[in-house]
Amino acid sequence: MNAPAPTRIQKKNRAAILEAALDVFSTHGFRGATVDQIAAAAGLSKPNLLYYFPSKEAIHATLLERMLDTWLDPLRALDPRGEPMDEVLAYVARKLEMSRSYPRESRLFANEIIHGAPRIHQVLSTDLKELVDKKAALLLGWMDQGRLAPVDPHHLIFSIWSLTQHYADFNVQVHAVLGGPDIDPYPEAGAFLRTLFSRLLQPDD
Amino acid sequence: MNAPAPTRIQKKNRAAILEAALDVFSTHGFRGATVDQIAAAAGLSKPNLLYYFPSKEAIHATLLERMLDTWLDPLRALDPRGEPMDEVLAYVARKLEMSRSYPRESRLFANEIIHGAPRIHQVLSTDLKELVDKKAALLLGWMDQGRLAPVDPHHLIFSIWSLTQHYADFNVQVHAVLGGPDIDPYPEAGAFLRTLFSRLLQPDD
DNA sequence: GTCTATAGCCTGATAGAC
DNA sequence: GTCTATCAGGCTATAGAC
Repeated sequence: MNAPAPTRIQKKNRAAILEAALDVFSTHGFRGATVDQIAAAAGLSKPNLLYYFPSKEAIHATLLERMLDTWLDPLRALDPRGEPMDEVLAYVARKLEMSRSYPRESRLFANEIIHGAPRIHQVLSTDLKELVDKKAALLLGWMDQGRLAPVDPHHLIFSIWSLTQHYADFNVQVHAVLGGPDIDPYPEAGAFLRTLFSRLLQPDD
Repeated sequence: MNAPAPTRIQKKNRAAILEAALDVFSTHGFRGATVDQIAAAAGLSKPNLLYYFPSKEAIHATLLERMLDTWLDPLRALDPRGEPMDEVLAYVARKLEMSRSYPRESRLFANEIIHGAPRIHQVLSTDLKELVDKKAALLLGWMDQGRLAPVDPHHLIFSIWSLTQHYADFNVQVHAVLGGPDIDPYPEAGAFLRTLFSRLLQPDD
């Protein structure tokens, strides 16, 4: 009595819906998005879309859930056996690359968190906290060994998140200030962030 | 034939509405907020609220406009005659203090910008850009004189915005990770940011 | 100036033909 | 599986009594 395996068409339509929904939710927020918009962007009628997902809420939940794991992978990859400075700079680079490649996902999360994280608060205070605490302990160990300059490790992680995601979440402002939609801020952003974290974490000696 | 001067009651009600609207808009976004919510929070009936403002849109516009100036004051205060490092660190401190004291205003802007800044895009690419360019030139001058270590001045300004506003905009996540609503992240955040920008901008010699 | 009542629109979701 | 038609609820805004 298993659910029937999805056909190719079902897979394709579900994928198209999620892709369209990511677009719409990330730019208008949950409440600002309409099912009509998502359906149109996915090339389906509204009732047809609701044949694939039971509700607007369900689409949103699927997106959040599916992305959350991917979103934390760069932090998970921080390797205790690596060279500390290289590890941190690689983490920053991965996170910035995610902002560049997946700005819609970044904005989806930003929206959710700014509005009080009603749907993922639980995960933040359990899974995310656990992961961050573990990696903060690793960073602190490196600092105690004199392999990184000492700073508060939790705030160090916050700073990496905020500095990298800024280029996705506030991308409109970045382009407005830098002078137009054609400018690519990422090369300079990457150089700036490498400098910033090198100088911040370089041990004295 | 001037408009009559507002009575005390009118002033008080308008202020109450704006205060309530800031609360509701900043946590639910424009679309997520309802006039009913705002009216209830302001202690008025819905039609009565719409006697003071012609529309929901008008309340939102008033808030954005009124806040924008205040929001940029800390950057305007960056003083060419001051000591460079002191000036930058003071700017960071002022900006962090604004996140602490006015988190709702910060989230209001964050919402607007994440959603593509439909109502303030013009201001961003004219007034804001002009101000940032001017202050970036000032910073660059200090770097050329060897009074600050060289970095891209525009990205330096972005980094100050993102690092300080993070504690207001993503405050739910910060508290979830640090372990509860009772924790005050600002003292450690302030110390962390002073360290960060000192090490980033301290000239070599 | 403030209320009750309601118009009128939009939106999420369902019914039912094909 | 996909459509047209439509319902029910919630929303902004207005009308009109007081």
